[in-house]
Amino acid sequence: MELDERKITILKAIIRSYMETGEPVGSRTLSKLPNLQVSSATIRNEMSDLEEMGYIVQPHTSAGRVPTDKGYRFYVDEIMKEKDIELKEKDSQLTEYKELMDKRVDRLEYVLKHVAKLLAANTNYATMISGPSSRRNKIKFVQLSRMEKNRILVATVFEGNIINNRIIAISEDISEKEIGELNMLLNTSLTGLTMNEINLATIMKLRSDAGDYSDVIDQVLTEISEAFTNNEEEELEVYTSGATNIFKYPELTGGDAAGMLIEQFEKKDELRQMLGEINEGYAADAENAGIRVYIGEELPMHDMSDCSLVTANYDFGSGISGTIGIVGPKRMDYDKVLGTLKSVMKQLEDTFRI
Amino acid sequence: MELDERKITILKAIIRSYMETGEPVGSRTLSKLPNLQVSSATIRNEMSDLEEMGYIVQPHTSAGRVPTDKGYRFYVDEIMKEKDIELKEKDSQLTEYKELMDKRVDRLEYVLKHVAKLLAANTNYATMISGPSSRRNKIKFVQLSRMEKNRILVATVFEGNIINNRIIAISEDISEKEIGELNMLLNTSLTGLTMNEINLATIMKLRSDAGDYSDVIDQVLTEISEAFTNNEEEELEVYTSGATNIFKYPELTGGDAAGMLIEQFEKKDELRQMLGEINEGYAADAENAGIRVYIGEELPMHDMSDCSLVTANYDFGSGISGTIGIVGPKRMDYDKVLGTLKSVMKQLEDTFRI
DNA sequence: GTTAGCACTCACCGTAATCGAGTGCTAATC
DNA sequence: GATTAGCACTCGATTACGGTGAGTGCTAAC
Repeated sequence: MELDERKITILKAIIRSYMETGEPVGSRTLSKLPNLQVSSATIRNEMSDLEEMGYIVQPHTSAGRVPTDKGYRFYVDEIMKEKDIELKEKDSQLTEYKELMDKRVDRLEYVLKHVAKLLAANTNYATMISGPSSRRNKIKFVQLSRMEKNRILVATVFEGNIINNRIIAISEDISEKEIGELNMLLNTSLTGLTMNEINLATIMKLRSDAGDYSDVIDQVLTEISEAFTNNEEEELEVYTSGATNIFKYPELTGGDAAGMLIEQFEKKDELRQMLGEINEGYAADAENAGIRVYIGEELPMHDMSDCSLVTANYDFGSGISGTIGIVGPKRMDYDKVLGTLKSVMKQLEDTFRI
Repeated sequence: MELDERKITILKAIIRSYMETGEPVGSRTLSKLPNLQVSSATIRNEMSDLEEMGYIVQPHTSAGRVPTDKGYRFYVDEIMKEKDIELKEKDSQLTEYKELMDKRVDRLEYVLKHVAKLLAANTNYATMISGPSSRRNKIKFVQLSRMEKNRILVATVFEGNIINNRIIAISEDISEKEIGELNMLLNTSLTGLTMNEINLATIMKLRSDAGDYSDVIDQVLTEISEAFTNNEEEELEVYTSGATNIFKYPELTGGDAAGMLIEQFEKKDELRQMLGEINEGYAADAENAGIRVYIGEELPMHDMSDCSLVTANYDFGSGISGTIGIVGPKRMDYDKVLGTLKSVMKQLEDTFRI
């Protein structure tokens, strides 16, 4: 059987109606729509066909129809096909984001956190953003400064102005002048390198150049390496916001489902991993960049199969990339979410791309 | 009427039983307890008295009794009276905390975040910790470093090794040597000062000493001032953990109450303010340090009047202080919470007190 | 191919009946 | 006077049940 014009109209109408109300939609309701000038009986026949084809389903006999994952998938693909969703330049929310970003270009972290909040507030869904992955990121600048007699502050700045501080304790007495020399040494050796590019040869050269202070160099390198990996595993935050929005959608909060979902949102580790995998996916398949939609069972996280997830990837070059995700009920307003996400991504990339 | 021995035994038994089950407790249940060798009728009489005195209440006629806020208050005071709850040195959880703290003395933030997590996991309640307030904190060290041609990294370290970084853009060309001089100047002028102590005289002196670079000084001071206040308003985090634990207590999740509560936990602003006020309270009344318990209506946050809050204050000197709070149902296991909190506080203070 | 009509299904709602844990009271007992 | 046994009573929780209505599928007429 084919999806003819009328079937498509009906399917879309069902989905849209279900999006609004969250209630199964019946044939009579549809027959009253202006763009469907046929009787309810006709619609019933069409619905029967749609059900057979797997786009919709009845929760129980004698109830209206509800879209299946396949139905949503069709709808989303249809939306995505409508090429570039026009970016309304005057959109108030867009300027809202823009202001936020102009404010503090040097604090990506800060901006991401607030973007999560704004997205949650604007869409009424839950949002999550993974902070920039930096394992492939380059060192821009290293600075040792003596804080106290035998404590040194190691500040490492990565591309994208991601700053990491460590404090190390040293045993030797070291003069300001020598610290200056070590700084010079470190910067000439390390600037522009990624974690993987700091190899044994580099390290050996550094140590021999440092002379008496080779063990200070060791400590500094340890801290820098931790700065790399720790970013990855510990401090690579996932910013979430609006998790409580799910309480607005009764179909997600039946029974103890609400608890389960909110709990998912507290498991930052798993979220981070999930977003990380999605991010990898984007990297592997560059042409398919942009926005992706995962519906129900398609979700990488099994416990959330009653939800949909819309993701977008940011990549500012130099290995600074991450993922934004918006989670809502399957009947989320894909149109709005896709539009909002698109404009936010544009804004982010314009501001931060190196 | 007086609270005689037997009434106290019964009251405690009611509270303990209610803590375990969350169900109203009846006279027959109590009569079966080993330390109450009287008939249910006798207990009924006593319960009637206790109700009259306001320690317990019936949710409805013909139901068992449930402790009132006053009842809990009595119970908690009773526990607190049992002076120092013995710190079991060999307690596995204590070593767990200790390991955590030894690991990274220089990252208070990191430790606090993980303490929140551990507390939530160990107690099964929700925890929140306010990061150290620093408005009254002293500058320990300031360091300018040139990152790029006209970008300077301003690293400010406060007492307690709280590090704050800013990046400023400068128009003038400035040599390494001159940056070194500015560093010297800034450190001699600012080290040891709090926000309020940086007055006009200090600023004027700095500017005149800086000569041609007085506007760099201006920028640096702006950033430092923001570092102070921003710590206070933006980045002064509240770390929460285990919010979903509340789903384990049905009496908190009836209706949409669960949503409300979880929402409270997402409002970091309000939590921070609440913890801040509590912290102020501790400061104002030093002798009453230690642990406090807020029951039901006593809570500073009105929407949480079905809960209890146990708080403890940490103060490491130099104005670095904050508050830890544990939120649970009124029938929370006060004994355990008080003990756990006490040992954690001790550990924290031992490790961090300056 | 479309529509009107009709019998049928089934979640939902409100009411009634039942059940049982728990109380308060009274009278007997220690 | 304190304690206890016994009993009537209360009231939330659970189950049972009939009515209602939205919605379907099918058939026959248009």
